[in-house]
Amino acid sequence: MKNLEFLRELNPAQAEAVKTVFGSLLVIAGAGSGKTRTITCRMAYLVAQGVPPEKILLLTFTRKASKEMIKRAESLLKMDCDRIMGGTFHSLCQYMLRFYGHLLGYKPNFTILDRGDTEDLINLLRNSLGLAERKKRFPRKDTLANIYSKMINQQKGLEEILTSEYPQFLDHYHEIEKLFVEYINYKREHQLMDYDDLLLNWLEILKNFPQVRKEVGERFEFIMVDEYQDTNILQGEIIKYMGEIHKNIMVVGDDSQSIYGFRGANYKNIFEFPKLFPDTKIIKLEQNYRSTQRILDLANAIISNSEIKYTKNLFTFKKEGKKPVLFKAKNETESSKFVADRILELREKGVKLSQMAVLFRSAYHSFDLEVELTKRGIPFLKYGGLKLLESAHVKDFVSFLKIISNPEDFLSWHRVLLLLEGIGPKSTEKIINYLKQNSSNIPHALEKLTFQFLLKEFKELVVFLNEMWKNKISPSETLLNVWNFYKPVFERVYYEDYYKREKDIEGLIALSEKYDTLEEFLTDLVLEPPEISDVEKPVKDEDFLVLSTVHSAKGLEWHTVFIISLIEGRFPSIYSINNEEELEEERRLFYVAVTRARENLFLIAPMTVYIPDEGKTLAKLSRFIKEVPSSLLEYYREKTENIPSENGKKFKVGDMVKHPHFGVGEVIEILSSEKIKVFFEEKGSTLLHLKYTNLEKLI
DNA sequence: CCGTACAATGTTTTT
DNA sequence: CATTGTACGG
Repeated sequence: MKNLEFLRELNPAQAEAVKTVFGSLLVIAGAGSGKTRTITCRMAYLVAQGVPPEKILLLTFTRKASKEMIKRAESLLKMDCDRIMGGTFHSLCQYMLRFYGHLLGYKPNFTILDRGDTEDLINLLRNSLGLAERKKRFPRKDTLANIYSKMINQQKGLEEILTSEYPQFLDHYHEIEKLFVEYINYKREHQLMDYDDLLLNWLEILKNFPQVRKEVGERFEFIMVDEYQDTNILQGEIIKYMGEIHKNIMVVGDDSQSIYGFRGANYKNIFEFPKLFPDTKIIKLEQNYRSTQRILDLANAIISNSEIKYTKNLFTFKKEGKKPVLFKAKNETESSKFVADRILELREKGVKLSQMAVLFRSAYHSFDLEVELTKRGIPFLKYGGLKLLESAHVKDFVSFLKIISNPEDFLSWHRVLLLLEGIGPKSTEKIINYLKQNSSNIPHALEKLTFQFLLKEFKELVVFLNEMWKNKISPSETLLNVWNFYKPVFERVYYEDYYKREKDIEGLIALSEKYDTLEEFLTDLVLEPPEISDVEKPVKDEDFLVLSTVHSAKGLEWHTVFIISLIEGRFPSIYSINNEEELEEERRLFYVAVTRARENLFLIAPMTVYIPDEGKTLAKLSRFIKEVPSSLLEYYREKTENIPSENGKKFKVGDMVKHPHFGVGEVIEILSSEKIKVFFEEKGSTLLHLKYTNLEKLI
């Protein structure tokens, strides 16, 4: 028997969850309730009891999370557990399909389409079906990809999705349906799978091949699933089949932290679980080890405003702590300054930058702050938002790699050919058609094409690719070679800002050094898309502030958390305010954000924001703050509070005013009850005497 | 048929 | 704001 000392650190509920290893188990784990610790201890406990690591399957939300948990289990046991199978649902399915995909007619080296590839393919098919040249507006490729993915993930028909979410496109029902049929066929014919296919195809194999079900069912004796509230119907079914034999399944989740509804996730999956496995034992973890009482009070208040009644109530034995601070900033600039000021103050007091985070609903909400941080020399890393793979130049670059890895990847051919000088859509189509007809010997076909297309860059491409196909070299060498070839094209195509884009490619090359094969590298790129920050700032030891979308902050915690842009339309997002269900999800999202904080929590709302066409617009404080008792918050004092003027007109900094001569302006400073400074678009900042001026207050 | 210049158009969250 | 569509000249 191994050393089980680590069990002593658990509270009774956690210990019970760890020791209940047989049968199905549902753990409802509140934010900060030691969920990760429970899962890692349980893995360690299983291994200590003599379970071979390869019989354990751990499904988490990111592969980073699963690696981290396995590493922690290893350190508890002081032995290797790397044979534990861990990863995301998508990576598990990918792995299984490489092995069993032949049952559905797939080769082991099928290509996985990322979101961009999916859209490109849909676009290609839309054009070839002639659906693009219609007078009535047809949905864009990204919208189409969304509709398709929703159908799969929510297991609903096209009509249902269109009616409920895209009624404006109902007229195109038949065209869309036809397009999707083409899309499915094309993928089948060309050995392609999108994200959804990974789940769908694996599930299909499980359903239809009892022998496979038996094999994998026997292999995985113990299954653990983290973040179960963010799984969808397909994932739930996959678990059902894979756990069918041993029925030792533990799922961990928190219904009040479900934030992936847009992806088909359904927090109700949690309540379905006991129905799927009738003898499920339920354990609740309600003691919070992370946040102070004051922060928890706010969190509980937020979630209590939900229509839905959630399953638990968090409590803590931690000290009371400081009240969360609410700061209503005049505008975004002031909001950014406030955040930067507090960050510098805290750093003076010894809080490391990496122990502070700024969270926001959407990636672009931090643009203003990023400028301010750069100005002040505060280093930061940003998570969420644009992924590296979503920028055009990186897609170009990766397309070369994909062709090298699989010469029959015609989607990538399409992209690459269009880059070459003298080749446009028509030539691309001709070349690809010829390649398709001669796909058994692509190098030969290319050779022939060089006689027809007498273009310098095309010839060079052919020579280059032949070189790459002939010689087996390491992935990073391949990348370097591609870079050499692509660079002149790159500088021509992106002549305006190629020097800014260069570092992304260089980062990618650095990333590739860890891999043994190009195929593994490409698969990882799709299944675990690197953040832009991952390659921009490779210096690991340096201290960085974290900027992150709330979604990407899931499962993490910091000493101090700032939540910015807490205004209507941003948080909650404008897209959700007309939909009760989505609004509930926004509230849960806010709850997730708040519960990331250990000691300090700052809530910031800029009361005016710029909107591209409308210019300066008044913002309303987020409803999520308004609906919480104000006693739970500390209001940050504003420096220039209302100074009432004697003639009865009250102006304060930030007010919009109208002057008979100068037009509309903004109050920027109050000097006395009679003198104020106003900024006018035309005139600049002006000192005005209220006694002599007829100033009209607009807002 | 290609490339360029300009206009329009929507902008969440992610495997 | 940066991609995506359109118009036009080469």
